[in-house]
Amino acid sequence: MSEDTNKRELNLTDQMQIRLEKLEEYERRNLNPFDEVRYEVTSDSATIHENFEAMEGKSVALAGRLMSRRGMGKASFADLRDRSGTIQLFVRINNLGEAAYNEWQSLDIGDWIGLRGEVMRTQRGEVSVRVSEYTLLAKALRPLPEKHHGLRDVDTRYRQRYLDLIANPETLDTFRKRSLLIAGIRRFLDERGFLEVETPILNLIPGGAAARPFITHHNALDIDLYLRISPELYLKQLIIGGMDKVYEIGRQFRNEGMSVRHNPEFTMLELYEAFADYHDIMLLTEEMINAQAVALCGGDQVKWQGSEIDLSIPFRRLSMNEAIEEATGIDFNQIETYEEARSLAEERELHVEPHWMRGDIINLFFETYVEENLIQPTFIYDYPIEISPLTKRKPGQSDVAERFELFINGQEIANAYSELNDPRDQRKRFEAQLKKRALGDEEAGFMDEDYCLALEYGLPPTGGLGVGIDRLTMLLTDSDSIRDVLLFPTMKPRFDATAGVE
RNA sequence: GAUCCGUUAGCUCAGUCGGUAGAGCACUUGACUUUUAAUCAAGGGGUCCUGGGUUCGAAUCCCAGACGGGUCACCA
Repeated sequence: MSEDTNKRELNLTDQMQIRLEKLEEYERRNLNPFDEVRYEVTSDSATIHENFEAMEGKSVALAGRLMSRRGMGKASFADLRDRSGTIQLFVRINNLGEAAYNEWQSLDIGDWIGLRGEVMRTQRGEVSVRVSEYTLLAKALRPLPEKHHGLRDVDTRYRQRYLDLIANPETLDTFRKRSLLIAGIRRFLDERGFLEVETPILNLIPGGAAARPFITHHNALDIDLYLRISPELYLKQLIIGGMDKVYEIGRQFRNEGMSVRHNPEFTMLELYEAFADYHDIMLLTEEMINAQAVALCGGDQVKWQGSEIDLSIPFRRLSMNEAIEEATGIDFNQIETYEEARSLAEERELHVEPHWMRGDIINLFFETYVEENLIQPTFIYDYPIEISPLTKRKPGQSDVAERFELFINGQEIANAYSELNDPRDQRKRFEAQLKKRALGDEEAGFMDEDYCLALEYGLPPTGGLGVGIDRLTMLLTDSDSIRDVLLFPTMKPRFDATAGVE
């Protein structure tokens, strides 16, 4: 036994000490609960509640966690939590026998048990199971959080999510909804002929977005690799390869600040459809989001942090220039040069980065004066070409990209465009990104020769879409922090002198 | 990164002006054969986040740090 273990034993609380002694007593009698390997379950709490009339008097076998106990001497009650909900257990010395009943008294809240018994209703009308035999399946050595107030400590809720799930039913509900959302999106896309694919997370060149990447290292190849910031360039290569409609739901990694809306790893849906443009993708996007809201929230009117969000189709549509003009009175169609744009920004004391161009300043105006006010779902379309290096130019307007983003609650939820497919133009755009990088923009893109090569074989006209799944989950679960929709959000290490001793 | 707030029993939280560390739930012991926040009686349990400082005396005041949360900056 290591010193570490001894130290931890000295730190045992009284409650843990008592539970440990009970466990050791089981072991002495060759009844170690951790030797149990399976338990045959024939029903669950929800089934019994829903079908009580038919099941009354029938024998059932259940398994779950003991959540509370009410002892009455020679009879007692307990609540069992299983996969489907909670059911009351009624235990009497007459049914169990004296020895087994005394042993039952030594069970602790948090223990896992399997049991057989008869479905019944108590005098007070509570649907219950009269236990005739039971087996301890696992001992909980630590007590659970308090039953009325649940677990409030945010730090503990994030670091020990299992406690949050046990103690706070609304947390379980949020993650159930997240799971259903992702399943619903898959079904929606599969029904429309999309193929789900997987592309590399370890990238030689981090492409498809403007973001700082994580760097890692492959030992055998002795090369640095980047964790992907977007699957875009791979997915478009699959369109080139003839997979007309593809999507990927996966984790992306961006080495940037953390906030109530940003986690270093987050989940994105990206899809690409050949022979479609951004107008088609707009229709698909609103239909997909509307369908998920109806499925998860029972309708297209959704409450989020006190405001009513109207997700009925169609969503509002506004060009970026219209949106800026509406908010500021400035029509950037009339502002043709970088110098004019910059002086407009300076008049308003907005900070302009040295590597910025006219389009970056238009984007700055949008982000400063428009973005946070887009509470109801709004498609903002037609973006400056300089901040859209992978997007097709709008015919007849060489400085405008066929791109839209969807905003809800002032947050970007989706980003989409008609994909740039001219390999000559793409190469120029990459070169422009390299210039930005040289001027100090750490988020600017790299030249991707493999992608340029692929484009030279011909990418058909294609529409592409990215959707932030975490943010969409926040919207549909009324969560105000991304950490509340991530089972295990990124956290700093907790200081612990006994950790990492090995 | 800047700034504000928080950290006290297993959990949820009080803690006044700087003067012996508190409650509810949970736990232990006893009573109780239909309770459901069961009840009744008695009891045990503390690195007051960490390290310094001031003071006769610090959970409390001061400084530094850790972790968490909010806001701003960056970003999706």
